[in-house]
Amino acid sequence: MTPLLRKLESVIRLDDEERRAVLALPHTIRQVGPHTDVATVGERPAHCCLVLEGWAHRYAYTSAGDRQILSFYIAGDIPDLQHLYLPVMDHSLASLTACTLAFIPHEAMRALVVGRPGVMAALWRDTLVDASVYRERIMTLGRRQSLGRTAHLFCEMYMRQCAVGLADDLSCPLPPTQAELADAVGVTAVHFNRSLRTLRSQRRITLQGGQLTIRDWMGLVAMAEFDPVYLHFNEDRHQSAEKVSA
Amino acid sequence: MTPLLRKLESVIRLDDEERRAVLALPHTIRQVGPHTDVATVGERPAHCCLVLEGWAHRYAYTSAGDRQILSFYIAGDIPDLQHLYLPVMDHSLASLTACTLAFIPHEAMRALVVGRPGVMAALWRDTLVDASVYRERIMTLGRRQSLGRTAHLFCEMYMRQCAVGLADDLSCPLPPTQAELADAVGVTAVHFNRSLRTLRSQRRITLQGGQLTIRDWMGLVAMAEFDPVYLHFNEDRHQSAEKVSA
DNA sequence: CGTCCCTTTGAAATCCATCAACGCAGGTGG
DNA sequence: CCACCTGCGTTGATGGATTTCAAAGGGACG
Repeated sequence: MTPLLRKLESVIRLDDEERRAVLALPHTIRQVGPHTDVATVGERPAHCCLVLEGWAHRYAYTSAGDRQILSFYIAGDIPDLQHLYLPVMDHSLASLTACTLAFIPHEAMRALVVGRPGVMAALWRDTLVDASVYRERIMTLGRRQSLGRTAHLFCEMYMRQCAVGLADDLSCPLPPTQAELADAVGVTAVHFNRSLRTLRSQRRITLQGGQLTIRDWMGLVAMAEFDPVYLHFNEDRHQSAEKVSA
Repeated sequence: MTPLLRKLESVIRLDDEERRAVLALPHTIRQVGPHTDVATVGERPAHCCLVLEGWAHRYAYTSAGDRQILSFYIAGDIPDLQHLYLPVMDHSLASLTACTLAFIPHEAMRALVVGRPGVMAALWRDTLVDASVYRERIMTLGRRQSLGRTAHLFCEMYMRQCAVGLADDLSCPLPPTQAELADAVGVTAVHFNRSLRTLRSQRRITLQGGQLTIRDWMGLVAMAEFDPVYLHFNEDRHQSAEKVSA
């Protein structure tokens, strides 16, 4: 549970008792292969899932068979924390790459927050940041076209990985296939590929072998109209975000 | 604070002490005219806002000057509850029609949830339903075209108003202008108007004078692929939702 | 060496945006 | 009372962005 502790403490300082309570959470660790469902739409999960390693994603299909990927999750994320108080899954959750996941019973989580305002605030806040990311995605899908959407996704996934130490200098893993990235930004795989081609020819990024390298951060930020405020990093982190964009 | 109490009790039964605490919340009531900003992007609000009457909305502009409306809020909604734990506004909040709003200091809200797991759960859950609505909007913007998006918005706003007793039999207020509805579903006002024309000619709805009337609920639900699960009504309400769709 | 998945490219069709214009109702001031 | 203005809704014509359909290349892996 150390990753969970790290996540919580990145937002709010916990006292010793709180720290002990988090570390004492019952949990089971599970390795899952790539593209394995963890919870599917309609289910009533009894556990929260914490990503320790690898990428996961939340998705749904329209009746016409088109997939929309609602979000990607990386190490440290708790993709289904919301189901602590929302009994039924409204979409499906699955691994993307091979993953190491920790499962914590809902009961234990609910007991953890009662009487511990600091832990409650940190967890509640986590679900609120999640919602903020969704709002930004709505902006992107509603009002930007393919090139801007693509650039925005790259900026976001780079910054999120920066924040948890998974990115090197202007380079980070990006394991989803083009078809998956396309389903996240709401275009076809064919058209996503064309946008990618444009970004490459403009020398803003390279993307190969699941590794994204940003060659022109300012240019990418500009064409995405990317403003990291919506990620709600805490003060320290926000400053480092500024530094990157400067 | 009776509307807030009603809202909370629609989700979770509160005991007498909790009920008294909610009713004792300090607050100020304010009337605002149509299209009046309540909080703008970048601000650090010190109050939560509860809509008592009228419509409000959350919006942002791209640098090109295109507006995206992220959500509409109706009586009983708490549009900025999230800022209890997310200090800075990531978008702007404004009235749409003339509104009656109640403002409750953040401090009082935070004090309310500490030691009252029932109230905390109800409020947290409210922010989670909000996020679920955002997810559904992402599905709609990413994978449905104009006609489906329009139908989906109509279904959603009708059901949400049903849930709080603001809708008559298959008819409800819909005060936003076509330009505002268009900015919510991510198309131009011109194109929204054309979709509307199609829906009217198919005899699925009528819309005039800010009043929406659904003439073919099943048809509208089908073309929107609307499934109210994402609204996470509680059991009783969910059943009434089923009844409507039957 | 072949197969499968992923990526890439081309051409045609469709959806939607853009530009332009008009009608209509309500309000306002002369 | 009427002329004028403004905001909102509506329609037509054109161009651009994206989808769809189709096909081919490349790399990993059995």
